[in-house]
Amino acid sequence: MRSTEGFTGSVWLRPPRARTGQPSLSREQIVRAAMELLDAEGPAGLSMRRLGTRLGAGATSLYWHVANKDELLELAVDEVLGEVYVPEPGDTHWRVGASISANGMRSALLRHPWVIGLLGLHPTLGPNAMRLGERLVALFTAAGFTGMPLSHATATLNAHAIGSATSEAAVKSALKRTGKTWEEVAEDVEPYLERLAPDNPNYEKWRKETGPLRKDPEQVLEETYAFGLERLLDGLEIWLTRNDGKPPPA
Amino acid sequence: MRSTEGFTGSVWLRPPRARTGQPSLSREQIVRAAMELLDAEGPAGLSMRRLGTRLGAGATSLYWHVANKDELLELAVDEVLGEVYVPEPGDTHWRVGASISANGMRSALLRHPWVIGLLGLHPTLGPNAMRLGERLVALFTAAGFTGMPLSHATATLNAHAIGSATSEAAVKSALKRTGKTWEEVAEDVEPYLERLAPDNPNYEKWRKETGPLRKDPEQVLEETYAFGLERLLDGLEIWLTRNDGKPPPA
DNA sequence: AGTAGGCTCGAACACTGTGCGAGTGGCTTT
DNA sequence: AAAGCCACTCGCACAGTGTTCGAGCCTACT
Repeated sequence: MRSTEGFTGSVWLRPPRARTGQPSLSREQIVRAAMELLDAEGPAGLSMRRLGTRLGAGATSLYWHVANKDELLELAVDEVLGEVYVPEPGDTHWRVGASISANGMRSALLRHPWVIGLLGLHPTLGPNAMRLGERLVALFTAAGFTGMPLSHATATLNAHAIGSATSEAAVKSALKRTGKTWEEVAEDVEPYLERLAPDNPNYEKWRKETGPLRKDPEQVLEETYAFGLERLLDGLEIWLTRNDGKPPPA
Repeated sequence: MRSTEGFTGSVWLRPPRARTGQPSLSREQIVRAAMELLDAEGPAGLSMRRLGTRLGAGATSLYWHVANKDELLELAVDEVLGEVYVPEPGDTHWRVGASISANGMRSALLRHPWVIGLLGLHPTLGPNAMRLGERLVALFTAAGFTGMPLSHATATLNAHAIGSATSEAAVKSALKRTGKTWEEVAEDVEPYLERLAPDNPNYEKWRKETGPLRKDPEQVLEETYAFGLERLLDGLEIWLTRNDGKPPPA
């Protein structure tokens, strides 16, 4: 039973295994251990054999609880989505609620950067993904959205978090991998930029005017994310006041 | 010479190999063939051995032109970014230009979905990525942005394309993998949703009201992307008129 | 007491990325 | 013309991968 056989074979749609006896392994345990390995060493650090030994079990024992590695990763992704908190509609203004959700999504992805590379592989419809959807629908319904625009709005909010986190993860991983400080990296890249300068006049002009990269990238990256989020929420808000949440008559 | 050694060891920063004689392989050729394999069969379809035989060469010959597989993938990613067209500032209103850029990014990513999983690994600073940055700076400068907000705006635009493409790629890949039609998949998922219904009252209410999923997902996905893009551009535009492009005094 | 079946696991298969060292052919230098 | 350099190709080998298969154990029910 391979999870790639189709939606019907997807982890989520398949009934769970009947359980009796005192098994020494459990799916939750396996997923948790996998996440620890992934967090600590990235995607390359997770192999079924290493995961097995880490759990004091044979590598192939895992295959009783999990169809294959792909499916294990799907489970792990959903687990990460479970870390995202979405406020109740009544608790805050919807803008604040949306910010909190997006912030939560972003930081969950940055806490577990290996998820980012997996998001494009399968649509995530695990229980935690569903719960996240449910609560976003609640939030945006209360805000006044309905129908397709509601769905668009929630999807766009997530897209912003995912897209931002992707870029952030890229530079963070480079910094971590090289072990260099931001200043050292900037020094390394400088000559390359100088060489390409003739081809990039506008970029160079901007770079000169904005001054040398001073702030540490973590801060800049967060600022970029926050700026984009505000713009997006502004855009959603004016759409809301203009359309009152209903799809245009078109 | 491993590319993971740091920025200094990155493909882009390292001087190209001196070339003489009549080599039968070239870096461009290798990258192109790799992209064909990736497009046709996804990330799993690319192995150094298969790539070698496809080029009529030994697998290890590739290592003369490319430090390792990681670096080959970096080159391929930049190549994909080369497919994105960004209009000249004078040619259109900046909103149109920004839309065209984002559309181009989105479709490039959807044409080569394997890129999506790679974007979070290394910051892409290949020549094509640089050119893309250059032209976005030109576009947004002409629109009236300056300083950090300019950089934030371009980054956010890309983030929207990337985040949207990620979700789109996820469902497209599932459809392709299963070979099922959208209706069949919906039927498969239905009982699962019913089972979870008690936990997702708001989502269920929305689902009932919006009606059964009728349109094909490609269209819905594109609509979602377009809706989000409009909202984002609205948000950028009102920021621009309010702040005149300059960072707040703060 | 006997049997079913949930669960573990070792051996094996086909495959992966990559280091190493030997080999080959054309260019430059003597 | 001879010699040598060196860009380039490639076969072998190593350590590791995901996954299948079949044998076995141990518990729980008949």
